[in-house]
Amino acid sequence: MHERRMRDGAKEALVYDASLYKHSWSDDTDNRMLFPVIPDSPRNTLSSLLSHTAHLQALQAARQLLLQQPGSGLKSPKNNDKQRPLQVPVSVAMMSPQVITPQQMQQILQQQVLSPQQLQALLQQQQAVMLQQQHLQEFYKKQQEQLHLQLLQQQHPGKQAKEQQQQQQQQLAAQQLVFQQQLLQMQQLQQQQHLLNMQRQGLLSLPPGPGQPTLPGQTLPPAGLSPVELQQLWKDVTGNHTMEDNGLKHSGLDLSTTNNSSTTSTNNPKASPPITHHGISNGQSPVLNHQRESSLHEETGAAQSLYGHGVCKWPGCESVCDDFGQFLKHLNSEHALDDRSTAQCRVQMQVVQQLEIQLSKERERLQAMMAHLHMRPSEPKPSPKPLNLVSSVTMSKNLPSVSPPNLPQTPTTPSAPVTPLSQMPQVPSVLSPANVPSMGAMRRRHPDKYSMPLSSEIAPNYEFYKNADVRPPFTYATLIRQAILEAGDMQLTLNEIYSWFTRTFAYFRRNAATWKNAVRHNLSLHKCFVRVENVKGAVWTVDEMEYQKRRSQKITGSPTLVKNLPSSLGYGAALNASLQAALAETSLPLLGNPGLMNSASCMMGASPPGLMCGSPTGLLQGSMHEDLNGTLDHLDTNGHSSPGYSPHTQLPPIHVKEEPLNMDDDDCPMSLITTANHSPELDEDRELEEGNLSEDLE
DNA sequence: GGAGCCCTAAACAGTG
DNA sequence: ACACTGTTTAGGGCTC
Repeated sequence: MHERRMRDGAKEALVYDASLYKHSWSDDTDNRMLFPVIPDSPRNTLSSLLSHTAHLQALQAARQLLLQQPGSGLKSPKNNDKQRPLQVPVSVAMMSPQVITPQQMQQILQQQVLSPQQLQALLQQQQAVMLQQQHLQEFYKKQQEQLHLQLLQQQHPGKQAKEQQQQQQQQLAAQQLVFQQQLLQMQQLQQQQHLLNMQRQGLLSLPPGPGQPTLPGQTLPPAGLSPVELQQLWKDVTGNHTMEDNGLKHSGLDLSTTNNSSTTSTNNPKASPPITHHGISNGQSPVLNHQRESSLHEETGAAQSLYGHGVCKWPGCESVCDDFGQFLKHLNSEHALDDRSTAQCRVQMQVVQQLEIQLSKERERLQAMMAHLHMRPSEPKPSPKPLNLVSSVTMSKNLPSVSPPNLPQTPTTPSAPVTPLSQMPQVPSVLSPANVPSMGAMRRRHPDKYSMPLSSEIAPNYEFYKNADVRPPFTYATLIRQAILEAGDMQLTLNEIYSWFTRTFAYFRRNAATWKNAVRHNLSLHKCFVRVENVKGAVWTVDEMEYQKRRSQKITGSPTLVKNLPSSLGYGAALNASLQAALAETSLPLLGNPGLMNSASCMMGASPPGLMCGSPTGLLQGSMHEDLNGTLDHLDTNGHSSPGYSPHTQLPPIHVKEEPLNMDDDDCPMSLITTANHSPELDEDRELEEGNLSEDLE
């Protein structure tokens, strides 16, 4: 329950490296998906039958190819998984989107290309596709019947009738085009969602910018465009002919390929607009509500996604098109809205769904792995990563609800985002009573020399400590100070401190006698806590100078920090000492946060105290700012202390305490003056500043 | 092994 | 007398 405990917590906290997940993901053979072949609709045409025959031939050829490659990874599952792709059979399947018969599947299985699970998934996909195709057929039948009826009803002689008939046909074609586009949208949307899901899981890092790789689903056609406009747009497209592979077969063939396509740079980033993350926030694509002005580019992109390297990327097509215009013609003619095209779209949707299922499975696996690993906290921890399992946003939102009504701004909020997981004492999600050390067992110390401020530690875990019966890894002094600082007027009665403890930490809802005694003991023992007689009674405040002095003294590894202690120097030096102490304490945890590394390294360097590299906002983030502002705000332009942390209601009698520290008492009166004069305006400024910081960090 | 820090426990005094 | 508050001392665990 002290700062060492906090380090203990860091020691015990299980850090999950996202790279591990990524690694396991990319190495997992199960991730490799078999592209589901497309069954023909019951309304098979002669061409479909021919195509089916071709498909069988292709399968046979693929099988022979497999048999002729005894050394290939395809036949040897013991080989490296990375060298065991399924591209060959899947590609063969893609050659002709037909049904794979059970016999063929058995053949593939015998060749150890597919696992039984994959086969089962494939069969399920086929069944689903069949059902969907039946629905599609019904839809088309109804559509055609409706059109036919309309034509019959509107049979008028003469030119007018013909024109109307033509109009009707155009309307139908337009409707079909819309339907086709919607199918594509659904397909692309699902792929995009899949990408986002992966990204959420930390599997993919998708740096924004022109170099960002894309998948076909990333360019979404608008739904609000009329068919005529769509066609016109397609005609107007002149653009880029070197596009990203449509990814259809890739994503369907091999999940790792999909992954790679998202993590490596694309050949033509220009033709692949970056993912827009705003669309899937609520699980529904904004495409459906898209404005027309933004539709041109996206519509073009949709077509572009099906065209790459002079080849039509429609599944199973691969027709050579010299230019994009020819490709568009080919697309409209060969891949118009018919049974086959819609079925292929459906299949692609199935592919995406299957990938999503796979993702969910992998996610579950990750959860299990995390839970399992956390059951053994004694194991060496991976390197710290700024991966917070407790949402800082949630924490920030939760703070006001649990804070007293007179605390409009809690100082913990701005520091939340800088908390590395390595400093987290426990992982809330897998907390169990067995992992919660007893009161006495918590006193193991972490080898770290420095501790980090409470606020930045507790803020991200606010909800956790509030609900979990886990002893917070902070000293009583730190907690008391935090409680007082969170108070609007920087003062609390003993009872209010008690309340803060019980309110903030579930752990302190029991063994009241013990920890309350400890609180009283700490309040009396430490000079940084100043008792102030108030009208209502005695309240406790924090002498920030003393607090920083204490912390500075604990820093034994940095003589430059200790030598500037206020006891030996003036107020300016006191500020410097506080600054340096706070810097030393706060910058260390920042090292775990790559985003703050620059600031941390800069502050850890030889820069003079108070001189910050970069903008102050960027440096005095979060806890550091909070730790420092207590000192900064107390100093006026002359370097003297100005009111900041002492009660401002009454001029109280102050009890001077002699803390068992070998400190020069010369500065004690100063600190008392500091605490005796308090300006609420400064508090407000401080809170405002912290609020701004909090907003900046969000 | 000693120093220092922290926690826990307890004794004691003052106050309402 | 009791509860609460505040101070002080003592002892033990832990880390450096």
